[in-house]
Formats: sequence, C-alpha cells, structure tokens
Amino acid sequence: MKVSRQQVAENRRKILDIAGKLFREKGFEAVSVADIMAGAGLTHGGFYGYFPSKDALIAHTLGAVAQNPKTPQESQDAFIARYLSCAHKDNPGSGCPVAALAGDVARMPPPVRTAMTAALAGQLEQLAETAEGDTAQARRQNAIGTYAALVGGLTLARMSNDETLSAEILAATGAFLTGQSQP
Amino acid sequence: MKVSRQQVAENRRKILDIAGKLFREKGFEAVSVADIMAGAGLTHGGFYGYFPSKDALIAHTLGAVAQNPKTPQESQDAFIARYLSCAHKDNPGSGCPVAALAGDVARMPPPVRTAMTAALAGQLEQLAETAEGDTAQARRQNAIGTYAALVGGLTLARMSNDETLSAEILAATGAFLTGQSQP
DNA sequence: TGTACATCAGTGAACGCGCGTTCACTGATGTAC
DNA sequence: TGTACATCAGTGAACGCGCGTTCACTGATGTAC
Repeated sequence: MKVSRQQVAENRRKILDIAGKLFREKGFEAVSVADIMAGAGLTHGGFYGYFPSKDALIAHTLGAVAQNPKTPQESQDAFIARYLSCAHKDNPGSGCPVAALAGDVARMPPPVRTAMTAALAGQLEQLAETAEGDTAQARRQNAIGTYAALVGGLTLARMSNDETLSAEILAATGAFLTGQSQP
Repeated sequence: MKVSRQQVAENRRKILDIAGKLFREKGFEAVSVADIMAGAGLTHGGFYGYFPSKDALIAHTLGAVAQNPKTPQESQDAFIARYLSCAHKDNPGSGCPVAALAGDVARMPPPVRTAMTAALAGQLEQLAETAEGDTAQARRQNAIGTYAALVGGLTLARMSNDETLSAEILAATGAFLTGQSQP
C-alpha cells in the first residue's frame, strides 16, 4: 500500500543505513537485496522503487556512508589509537568503510569505484590538513603513508585467526606510526 | 576416462595454480568451480575427486600460494619499491595473496582464515629478520608497521579509479616508508 | 471542510540464471596371472 | 613379456538452492472539486 512521503524518505534512509552496515560486515556479494529490505522492515519487491539495481545502491551507499574521520579536536595519536582499537577491529559494520570494503571495491564496476575513490580522496585531504610536515607536500605524503598503514594494519588484524597475532598487529602498527616502542 | 598417476599429480598442481591466480584476480565468490576446472583443462564434475569442497580448495590454495616474499639478496628499499610497483598493482593474479585477499579471508570460515594467518605469520617472521632496529622487538615492530603500510597502500591504489591518485598513493607510501620525500 | 478518485509505495509470487554438488557412466590405466 | 580384467579419473546431465529482477495487484495517501 502507498505510504506517506515522510515515510518514503525515512525508508530510503533506513535502506542506506542498513545496507552500509551489512556491506561492511559481510561484503557486497554476501548481502542480498532481500536481507537489506528485511533489515529496513520492508519486503524485497519494493527495493526497485528506490534504486534501479543493487549496484546502484552500492554506489549510493558508499557515497553516503559515514567516513569515521579524524575529528578536528582529536590529536593525530588519538585518531591512530581509535582506528587501531579492538572496538574498531571487532565492529566493521559501524567502522571505516575503506578498510572494510577496499578489496571488494577494486573488483566492482566503475560507478562503485568512482564513489569510493571520491570518499578516499576526501579522507586523505582531511588527514593532510593536520598531518606532521613542514610543507604541504610532506604533510600529504605523511597522511597517505599513515592512512595506508592504518587500513593495512586493521585489515591484517581482522583477517588473522590468532587473537594474539591480531592484537600484536594493531599494537605494533600503532607504535610504528607514533614512533613509540611497544610496552 | 582414467588417466596416469603422473597426470593426476599434474592436474592437481594445475588446479591449485589456476585457482590461486583466479582467486587473487577476482575474489573467492566470483570464481566458480567450473571456471577453475576449465582453466586446468578439465570439466567441473571431476573437481570432487581432488577436493571435498570449494572451501577446502581455498584453504589448500592459500597454503600453497607463492608468498611473493622479499628475496634474501634484495634490499629492504628494493623490496618496498617492487611491492609498490605499478606492475604489482596491475597484476594481482601473480602478486601478494595477502594484499589481494585479506579483506575476503576475514569473512571466510576458520580453516581458510587459519591457512592465511599461517602464511601471514611466516611473512612477518621473514621480514623481521632483515628489518631495521636494534632489538628483535624493534625489528618485529618495524616489520609489522612496514608490511601494514605496503598491504594498505597497494590495496588503496588498486581500489582507486583515478590513475593519478593511484600512482600518488604508491609513490607516497614508498617515500613514507623509506624516509625519502617524493621527487 | 468534506468527499471521490487518481496515484503510487509496498506486497509476494514468479522468472531466469548460475552456482556448488551429486551421480551413473565411460574408457584408459595398471595390476594379477 | 603378453593378456584379461578390476580400478578409478574424468565426463556431462541433473539436482536443489538462492540470487537479482519483474510484475500484477492492493490499499493508503493526497489531491481536485
């Protein structure tokens, strides 16, 4: 049955929210259109009133998803510690979409890759503003190197089936980036 | 029809080889058993004479796949440059399986994760042997931080749909790790 | 403001497709004599 | 060494299943009067 325009807007937001969460948790292929619509409290057939295809939803999701960025008042070291925390490692659904989905996005069609590339470019620009370095070029280089290590460290820790190794990777990557030795 | 024992051994090797290549190129889910067997010059029905399931093949593939490691005679900087080369970025099928598949493996069942974790642990041990640092602990920390940045940098470069950004990420990550500024 | 009706968001059965897996069969291999 | 036959690697049709997508239908919304 028809629903109010306000309900439509809310349903669209719910679909994008739940899709972002499920994609980050399970990857694009393991999440079905029916899963997403059920998560939004709807049935699968209604999906195509909101998006023309699953791939279109994926592209929109990546454009809308929270970027889990460094907050302005947060120090560089605090951002690194938060990014490499156990809480972030164990909750990909509410964490950094780049770390959770970069490997999958590389094999997706151009619209999806373009949306994610824009998100990455924005993230790097923001990090470069507050990164260490005397010149803009040095700051950007540090921002890229740091972000690569964060994404790689979190990905390796999530992949590892050995809790000790997983924790060591998070700690060592953090220490490597902040220049401190591990305790 | 039955084939010789030598042919069986060769077919098994072919299956593992082509599976390793296809998985790294397209991910586990996008490669079918029929694709793999066709790549090995066989038909799909024969697969189950070699492995009990697709997941079992995945675990065996990760255990057998070439680790693309740092060679003993290769300097640390040369290894970093090779890992972050355009050639490596553009040829995941013959490149580092950790960078190509870490994101997917995190969502795989325990046998697959265990096989990949063992491969990662071996890689880290090898890198720690020749990493910079005064103590074994410092060398291991540097090995982990460096490897995290390599895997993350390569993953981000492969994900990016913008060739300029992609090349910049590879170059900046390399410069970040070797302590040189970009040209 | 109240009513009649056109609109259209949502429903759920159905579709075509590709997947992992099974299985009866084929015919070359390799062994027993 | 030569032959007869048991073994079994490989074949390809078939299965059950879940997926993305379509569509005829339903009934609440929102508008025209």
